Amino acid sequence: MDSGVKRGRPARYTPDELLDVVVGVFIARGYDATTMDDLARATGLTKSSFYHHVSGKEELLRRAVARAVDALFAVLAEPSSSRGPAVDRLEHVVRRSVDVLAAELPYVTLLLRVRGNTAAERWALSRRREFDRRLSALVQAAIDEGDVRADLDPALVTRLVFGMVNGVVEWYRPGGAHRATEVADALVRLVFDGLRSPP
Amino acid sequence: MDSGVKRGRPARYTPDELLDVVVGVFIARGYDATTMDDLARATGLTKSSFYHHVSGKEELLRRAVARAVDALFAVLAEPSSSRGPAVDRLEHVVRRSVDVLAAELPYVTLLLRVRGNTAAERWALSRRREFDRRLSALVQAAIDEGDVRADLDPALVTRLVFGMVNGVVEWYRPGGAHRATEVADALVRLVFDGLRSPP
DNA sequence: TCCTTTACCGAACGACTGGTCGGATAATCT
DNA sequence: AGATTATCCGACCAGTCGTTCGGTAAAGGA
Repeated sequence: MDSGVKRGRPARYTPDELLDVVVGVFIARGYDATTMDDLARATGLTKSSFYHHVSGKEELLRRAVARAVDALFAVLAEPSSSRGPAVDRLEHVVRRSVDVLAAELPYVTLLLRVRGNTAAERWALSRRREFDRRLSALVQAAIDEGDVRADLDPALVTRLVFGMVNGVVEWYRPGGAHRATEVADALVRLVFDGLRSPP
Repeated sequence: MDSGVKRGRPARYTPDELLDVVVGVFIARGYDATTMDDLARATGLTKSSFYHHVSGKEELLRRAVARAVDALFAVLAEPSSSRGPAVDRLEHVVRRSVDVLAAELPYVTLLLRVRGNTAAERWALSRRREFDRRLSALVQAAIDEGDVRADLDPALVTRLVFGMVNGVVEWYRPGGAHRATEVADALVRLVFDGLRSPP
């Protein structure tokens, strides 16, 4: 048990603070292009000090993508994601996905960039596929209930809609031109009602 | 002048064939994680033979992203992109962008992944920004002409719509479940008319 | 104060990286 | 056949990578 007493020399970073810095560098330079020395210098530590806190480069990636995956699955676990008409549940998941994406921007950004080179990345990819499956089922249910047009392939619609959602990481910046709720709002309206002017 | 006469030992690859192989590896492994030896082995050549054909890693990236950029700008140069109502021009650009994306899948995929680490990547990013500006102007014109709803920020709409378009590279595969025109069709209908069932 | 615990650092390691070079090889042209 | 020319390759290099290790610095507990 951790009794809460602090012993020894105090650390400059908590594990989470360290991860914040690391993920920032991963995003800026790209995971593969990022050197352990880049990470160490970004924290103000030397490479060897840095290794005192982490077991290696891949552990950092694993922790980062796990945080993003957890945040996204938490959306599916919310009550509004499983109660009520499917079309409302779908809207809720879309809107909340944008929220999570904005709140956990660097982590989700990293998640969306993994390509399966390492074990951590392959695990992340399999979780993303599971997430997609859940979404696809939601779209299908909304079609079955007659609230979403049936003339479009549900699998295709799922990919297109969540392609739009995921694309938000490419340009959304906290403190930028748009707030997260504005983005979520515009996206939901666009997806459900389309671009065309009402006649 | 190249008079067309072939002298000396014939090459195993034309420059374009070589680029095809290279881009495939770039996509699979990621640009930074790809080693010159990976590329050489993928072509069946040794590293030193490979260097006979190319000046280095970055030249390959430059040629690849240039091809994608050219293909996308060619869409804007088509007559239907500059004639008629803005909403029709917008639809044409969206539809044709999907076509180009499917036809030049690996090249556009690579383009969409560059992060500005090298000079070639920064050039690509600036071209993408120019492309976005042109699209944004198109959306604005469609709003001004009253064919696109005015209650959404045009800049936001542009990013969302082309986020959806760009997201297609993540899952579209030639010979897969959907043809490129199906995808383009579904995307255009989704974007302009929305997901909701007509009452 | 001394002891324990934790954070930190300098220096080095083996493996691998992008890139080079001199020469061998296989075609075409005369 | 012999000269010419582009293609291909084995061996190598200097630099960088992720990682390790022995030791020092700084804190709390006794």
